Formats: sequence, C-alpha cells, structure tokens
Amino acid sequence: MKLTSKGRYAVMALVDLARFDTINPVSLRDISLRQGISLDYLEQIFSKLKKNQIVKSTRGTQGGYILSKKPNEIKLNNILNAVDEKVKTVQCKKESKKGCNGRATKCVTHNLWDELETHINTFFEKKSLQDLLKDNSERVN
Amino acid sequence: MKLTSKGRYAVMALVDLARFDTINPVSLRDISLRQGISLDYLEQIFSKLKKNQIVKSTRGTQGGYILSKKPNEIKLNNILNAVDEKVKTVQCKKESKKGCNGRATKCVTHNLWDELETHINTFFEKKSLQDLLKDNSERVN
DNA sequence: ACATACCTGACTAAAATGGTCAAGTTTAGA
DNA sequence: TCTAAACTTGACCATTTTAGTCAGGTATGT
Ligand code: FES
Ligand code: FES
Repeated sequence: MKLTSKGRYAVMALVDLARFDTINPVSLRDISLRQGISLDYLEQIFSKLKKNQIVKSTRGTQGGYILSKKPNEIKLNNILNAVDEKVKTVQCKKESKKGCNGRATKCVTHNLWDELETHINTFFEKKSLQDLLKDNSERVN
Repeated sequence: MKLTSKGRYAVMALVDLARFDTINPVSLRDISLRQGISLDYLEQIFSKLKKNQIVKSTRGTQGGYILSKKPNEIKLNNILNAVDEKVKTVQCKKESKKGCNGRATKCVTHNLWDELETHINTFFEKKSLQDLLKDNSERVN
C-alpha cells in the first residue's frame, strides 16, 4: 500500500505555489527547480489540476500558475482526486451487488476495506493546503 | 493509493481459516475453492505467514494449516507485515536526515505523509481477525 | 505404496509507474 | 513586429511491480 509520485508531487507543487503566488504567477520551471521535479512531468500534473479548477494559468512571458482558491479551501482530498490518486481499497465495484473475483456475494473482507477507505479519506478531507503551510512556515528551502 | 491482492488474499484466507480450523487443519485447496484464490498463489502467501508465525502447518494427508494464535491476538497489522504489504507513504528513508529526491532537507510534505502513515497503521493495529469474524458471522458462503 | 498436501524456486505476461520527447500555441515585453 | 518565456497536447518508452503460473520437489496419514 503506497503513495505514488504523482500525488506526492502534486501536493509539493501546490504548497510551493501557495507560498509564492501572492505577487506574480509562478512558472512550472521555478517549481521544478525549487522542488526537484521534472518539468515535463509537472506539466502533466498541472494539466489535471487545471481541469479540476484547483489552479488557474496565465500564458506567455511572466505567465505561470496561481491557486484558484484560498489555501484553506483546498483540501488534500481535492488535490489527490484531481490527479487520479484515488484511494482504492476494495477490489469489487462498490455499487454492484457482486463481490470481487466475480463472486455472487461480497467477500468476507469487503466491509473492512470499505471502512479503511473511509478512514483514509477522512484524513484527506480534514487536511488543507493551509495546514501544510503552517507546518512549514519556518522552512526556507 | 491502493491495496494489492496479496494483502487482500492473506486476510481473506485467514478469516476462512479462523472459521474452519477448529476441528481439523484446513488445506489450501479448500481455501482456494471457497475463496476463489489461485492455489499456487496461496502457497506463496502462506509460506510468508508461516515464517511469521501466524499459522502452523501439518503435512501429509489430512494436513493443512491452523492459526498459531487466537483470532483476537492476530491484528491486521501482523498479517499485512507478514506478506510485505507495508504501508509506505514517505519517499525518503525515515531515519536519514536527507529528504526525498536526494535533497539535503526533508521536503515540505514529509510530515504530512508521516502522519498519514501513522493514521493508517493505527487502523490496522486496532483491527483483529476476531473483529472480522464477528462482522461476517451471519454469512455462509 | 500412494494419494494428499505442504514446500521451494524459477519464470512470465500484463499493468502501472515515472517519466521523456516533440511539436505546437499564446502572450508580454523589447 | 519579433522573440523568448511559458503554457498545452499527445505520443512514446524503460523500468518496476503485480499477480500470478509452472515444475519440480518432500513429508505423512492410511
Ligand atoms: S472487496 Fe468487495 S467483495 Fe471483496
Ligand atoms: S517524503 Fe520525506 S523528505 Fe519528502
């Protein structure tokens, strides 16, 4: 059970953005350099963040990205969903009556994993970008 | 962020075992049929469960596996660790002072992921096989 | 003896991951 | 108006992980 780089990078990049977008839009190039993330990969990630209205972009020279909401309104949940880093613990389709392995009934562990999913999502719903900013306010990089 | 089949199967198989091992050892063949898991794959999984003293085996005809502890003493935590389904949220080595991406300091999201890891592990430490048995006591399969 | 069931290790097809690369379009500023 | 910075899109790819399979064993109750 592990987190992928895409989700990790998305959050890192947005924390960076939240710190520096107060005056001018921030270019991906800057984020790439500060956070050590491949520029090309960042572009893929921000394309998704934009589609999900988490960031806004300005093209051209001096362009870049800014947050489209206040940091305390952006929950980790929103970020991770945007980049398809969904929490998926059950194997089956939740809505279906059928179980995993194509069985007719839900398996013996179904309820357990479903509880776990809720447990994790609760964590993500509570945490906002703002919380992360506080947590790192002393740091400079 | 997702759970792999290995962890899922391990828990499924142990719930099955906990139900049926009261009289005789349970053969992997039976578990395979009841739970719809490949026999060969189960063997790999049980090899690890045995190494971690979660199950005991009896060879030969009428052989099979039994739990080596009571269901309320076996936490999900123990099971998942045994089959290497570890929760891994941080990218960096936790002990090291260095951050991920080979940076000199911990990244801006390090604390967050570390909290998440604790959050999830707490869930696994609280849940025992016994809890799952209760949860499914009405079910027959 | 022989069937049953555990045991071990090597192998592999398919999917996911973590990117790279190429070819644009848009726009600020000189 | 020219140009460079920066966003945009889509294809491509190497590596790793996953979820098994396969081919041999070895032990033991009947
Ligand atoms: S996980 Fe839903 S039925 Fe098994
Ligand atoms: S996750 Fe530990 S430094 Fe980034």
